[in-house]
Amino acid sequence: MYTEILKKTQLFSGVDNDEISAMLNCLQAETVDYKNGDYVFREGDFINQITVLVKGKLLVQRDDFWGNRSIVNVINSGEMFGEAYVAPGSGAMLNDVIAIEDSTIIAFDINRILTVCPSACKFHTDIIKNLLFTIAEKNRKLVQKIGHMSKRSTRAKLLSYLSDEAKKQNCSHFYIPFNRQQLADFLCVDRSAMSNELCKMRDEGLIKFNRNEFTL
Amino acid sequence: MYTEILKKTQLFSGVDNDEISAMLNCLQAETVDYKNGDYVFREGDFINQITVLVKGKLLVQRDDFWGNRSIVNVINSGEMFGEAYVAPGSGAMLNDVIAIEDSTIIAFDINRILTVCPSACKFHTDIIKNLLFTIAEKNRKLVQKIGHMSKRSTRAKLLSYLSDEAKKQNCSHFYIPFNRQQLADFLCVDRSAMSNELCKMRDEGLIKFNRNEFTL
DNA sequence: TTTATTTCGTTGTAAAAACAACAGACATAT
DNA sequence: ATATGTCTGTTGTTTTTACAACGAAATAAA
Repeated sequence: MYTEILKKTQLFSGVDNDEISAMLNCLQAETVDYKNGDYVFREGDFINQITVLVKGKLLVQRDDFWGNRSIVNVINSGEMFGEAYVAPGSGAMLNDVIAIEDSTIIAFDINRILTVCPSACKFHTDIIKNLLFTIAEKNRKLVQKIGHMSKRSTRAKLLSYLSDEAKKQNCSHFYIPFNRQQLADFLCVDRSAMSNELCKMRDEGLIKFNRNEFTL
Repeated sequence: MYTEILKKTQLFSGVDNDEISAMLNCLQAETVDYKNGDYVFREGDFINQITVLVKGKLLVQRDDFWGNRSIVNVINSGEMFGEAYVAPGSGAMLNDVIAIEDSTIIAFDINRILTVCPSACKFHTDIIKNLLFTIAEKNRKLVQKIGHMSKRSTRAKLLSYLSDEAKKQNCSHFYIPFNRQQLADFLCVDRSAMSNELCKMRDEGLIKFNRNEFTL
């Protein structure tokens, strides 16, 4: 049914079409539909599933102790979620997950995934690898982001980020995948203040840039 | 040799002493000693191992494009590291890891861990589970931390954190595991400014606290 | 082409944070 | 008991940021 979409996800990368259908069975995957506005998870839920969104769009949001709501994340078709809560000691989910379009998910019991079945589907260990790699990759990006965000001033945040990009692309001349507003959101600073700081750095001869093209 | 220490790590939790020795063999674990000041990893290294520190202390540090050094993390005995780089597409390591005491590590090839051996050690799948859970757990904590740090003002960061703790402990009266300096470091703000903000919030009747004891 | 729309830089002002410096409370060691 | 060190709160000053508002340039749409 959704094998074409699953095939393109990181979790099933490298797995044949035929195998996917077979595995959905083996893993006792559960397909669930949600109407726009439905809750997929509620804060306080205990989950032991990882989930792939195969249709629609979800919002991860969070209300604090005083009821102030904030948007944590948007999940698009093909993306996996819930993977951070697979560990037994994770405790209850701290966010609400809400469908903001008519959506469909496929949920996998984490224990089924981690326990290689007796019939031992050919690609089962690949799935485990994919899962681990996906989480590890996300982890690495989070650590880098924290590295930038932890800097006190906007300038230091920018230098941290730009330095990283230059090193990653191994060249002092490089392109960033953000426009100004996106970069500001990523670094959690005000756009105009950031733009201002960028221009100051340019005037001081520290960097050069044009749109998303930078030279250190 | 180091089975007692390994036994206490998250990676080997639930595995018997005897089994650990057997597995070190099966996994072809490699034990390496470092003198104080030695490099364990260098920026630019490509690694495909996860590593447990069994003796000593390591520093994760990073130089930016202009040579400014910053300390990313401290690794203590029993802790695992390198796990974020296990995915094939992770690219080169972006940090230096340096021994700041005489240290000993045990390194495991990630492919050996993820490929269940023919002789199928009894606890091999447990290790995989432990590995996944450890990374997932770290992931969850990073996401939460970013949630707090992403708030613009010190007050908002504090409220985000305190609200989380209250929800986690399911009680508006709770203790935090930090002193003021540690909390400030965690939220990446200035200690005195934070202390000041806490007191303002107290004076406004928003919160009560005494040392690390808080009431919302 | 002309008209929207988005993106980016710029400015001034008000608010907030960093920083430095110090004093009181508390605990620990001598 | 005294001294030492750590932790916390407090204050004033300086620096930085957020915010709002606007115009120019670039892009997309009509």
